[in-house]
Amino acid sequence: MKRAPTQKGRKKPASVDELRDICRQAGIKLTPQRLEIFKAISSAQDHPSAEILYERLKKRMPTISLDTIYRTLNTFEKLGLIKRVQLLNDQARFDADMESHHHFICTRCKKIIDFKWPDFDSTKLPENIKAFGKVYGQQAELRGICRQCLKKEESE
Amino acid sequence: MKRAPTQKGRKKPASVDELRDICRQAGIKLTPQRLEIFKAISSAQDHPSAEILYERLKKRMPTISLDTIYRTLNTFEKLGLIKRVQLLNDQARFDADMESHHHFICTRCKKIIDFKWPDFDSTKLPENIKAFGKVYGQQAELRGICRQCLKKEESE
DNA sequence: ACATTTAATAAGAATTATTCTTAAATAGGA
DNA sequence: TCCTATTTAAGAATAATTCTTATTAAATGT
Repeated sequence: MKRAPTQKGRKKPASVDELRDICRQAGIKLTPQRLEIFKAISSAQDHPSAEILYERLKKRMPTISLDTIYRTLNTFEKLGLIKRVQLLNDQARFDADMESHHHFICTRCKKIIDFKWPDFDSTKLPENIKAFGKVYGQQAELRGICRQCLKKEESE
Repeated sequence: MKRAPTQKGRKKPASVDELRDICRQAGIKLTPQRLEIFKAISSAQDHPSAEILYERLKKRMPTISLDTIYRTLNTFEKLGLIKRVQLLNDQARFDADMESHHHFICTRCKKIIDFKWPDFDSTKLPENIKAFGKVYGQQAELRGICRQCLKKEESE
């Protein structure tokens, strides 16, 4: 399976036809499970976990397994069809620097690099945020591949 | 133990003296374990996991347990002394919307609300980012308490 | 349409991260 | 210094995710 060249590639949720093409191009099969999982995640208004998708899909596909959901979500992520909302959900990571700063996260090695970004700090939030609730912190996250991992990639 | 009023409260990593005060005010004991964990996380240049801190601390405190590290990090988080880099590390959450958008995350119920923020999208990254590696995505995350959870809090 | 091949699935076991339980130890106020 | 409520260490328990393996089925060529 070929990894999507960059996450910037695609926009709006893909359609089922696009999914078919993408699978063909990646050389993977479009199974009924993949199709259903794709439809479920594309139409979801929340940001469901594998478990939640499992509960929802069991109604249509009573024999589907949680493992397939996980496997498929990982596949879709590699194909650039979906994103995981947060990258670091193997081990929790902690930070004692309480000053405003932001994070660059390497998607390969999970390294976190701090940086300052005053222009971000001074950018005013959209008006409609107030309706969400009380905000007490804001920060930017960049995703990318760090120098070391880029270097490693070259030499392969 | 009293929760810190808001994460905005403190700045720079706290000093050991501040820790002593904060513990007294919160009515919790300043144990040697807490002190060592605090020093380790404050002086760390990376963003260590509990496991990593455990490895580092075992040298000084051979009897410390991983459980204590977890417990203490949770305590420090509640006190507003440290932050976890990402909030959602119980269950991974997925998103099929590949258009640029940002997230408000409720720290109580873990609900995620999407929003658009064109002013952020058009804010130029600092120059020094280029040195980190290749960036292929950027997004903002707000942390706060959603309307529903605020309401629940009032009625308690 | 059919057979072939190779990838994908379901089921359950295994692994990993984190929290809970409990008995023993101890920080901090009286 | 003593007392007591907290905190700790150890190991058990739980929860999320991945791995193993036998079976099934999608895609390709005929």
